[in-house]
Amino acid sequence: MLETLRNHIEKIVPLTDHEFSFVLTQFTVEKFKKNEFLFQCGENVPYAYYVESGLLKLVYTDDRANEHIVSFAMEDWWESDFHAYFHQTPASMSLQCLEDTTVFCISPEGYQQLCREVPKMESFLLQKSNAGFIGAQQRILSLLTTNAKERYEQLIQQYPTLAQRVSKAQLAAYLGVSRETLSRFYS
Amino acid sequence: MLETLRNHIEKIVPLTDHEFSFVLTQFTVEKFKKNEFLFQCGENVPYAYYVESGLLKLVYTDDRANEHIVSFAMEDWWESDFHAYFHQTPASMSLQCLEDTTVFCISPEGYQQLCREVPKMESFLLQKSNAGFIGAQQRILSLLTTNAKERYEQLIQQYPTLAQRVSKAQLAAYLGVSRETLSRFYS
DNA sequence: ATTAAATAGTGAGGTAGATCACAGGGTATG
DNA sequence: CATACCCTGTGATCTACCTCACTATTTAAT
Repeated sequence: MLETLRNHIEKIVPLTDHEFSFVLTQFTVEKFKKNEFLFQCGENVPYAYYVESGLLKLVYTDDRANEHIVSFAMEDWWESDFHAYFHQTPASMSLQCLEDTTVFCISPEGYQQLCREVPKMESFLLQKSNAGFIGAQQRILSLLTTNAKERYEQLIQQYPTLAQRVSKAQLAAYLGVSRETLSRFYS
Repeated sequence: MLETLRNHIEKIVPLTDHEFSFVLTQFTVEKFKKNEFLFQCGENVPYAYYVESGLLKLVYTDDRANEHIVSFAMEDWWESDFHAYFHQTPASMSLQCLEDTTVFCISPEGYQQLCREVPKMESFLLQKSNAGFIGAQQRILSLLTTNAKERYEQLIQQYPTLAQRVSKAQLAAYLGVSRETLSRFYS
């Protein structure tokens, strides 16, 4: 199981056994049941999470109690409310399990420590962050340029497994469309 | 003028004179006139840009020739088509001047070099990238949760100067709303 | 096994915003 | 100074999508 994290990192930077054992000291492992919260809106955000197995949603609930899914996080993805995490402010979103999930957790101090002690990890995190930024910008572009039906088709093409793992209502909340409208797309 | 870049970096990490002079070796300075392109969709993306003065738009043109503005870049901002830049693939967007603009340019090799030779610069770039990611995610949230009028009001509150520097049509292309609809918001 | 609770489909009606068409004012260029 | 072009506002019509209401079906809980 620790190998999952190591393989993930070594896709980008090779690590010595010694380096990896230091990396491990900065992480803890936690398990959550379906529907449990890793943190909730308004709370402190103690960790950033690497998903070893399972599925999470990063979700914002607006004043009319509508849920909007900012991001899903499946195996091999990193997730948190990064604004709240880095600035140590209350979460503006919640992070919740859509399935039973196992995560590696790292505190903001652990993150700094890792960057300071293992420069290779800073390279790794920079590449992850750049990739995350590019992905987010592509999502913005998709929201600007395509209608809901096209976004739905893009999504099932890009993440075919996701559509089978989450309810249509969750997909709709991610796509920015109502459950009912989404339902009419494939009928 | 070189001080602009140094001050920008030193807001996050202090640099010795020696370090900064190495940093400078990785950059070139270029000037562009209003409406000029730094690169166009389909072309190679030679640089990432730090805006010393002026204003840029990162823009995607769809199949019906509608422009969609993924991002503006004012003084002190970094901009490029980062996917194309890092992966050395043809640009999917264009970067164009909305005003006469002076930029610092860094090639992908320069970027790598900088990270390798000056670890502090890697920290700097990681913080910038994280901030960029957080910003992009907030824009996604804004597109998911609010209507065009609310997004317009958010924008003029967050970047009051921007609304005075660009045409309403450009604002509309950024907000994801038609020029005509935007016009009706303040009348 | 029975009840309760999610989940998914569908009709009817309403609304935000798009699109098309046109007109007036500003400003750049010869 | 005149012509051309860009920018902005505004009316009229159209459409993608939302909201509300109801039903059917599957899944979870006692």
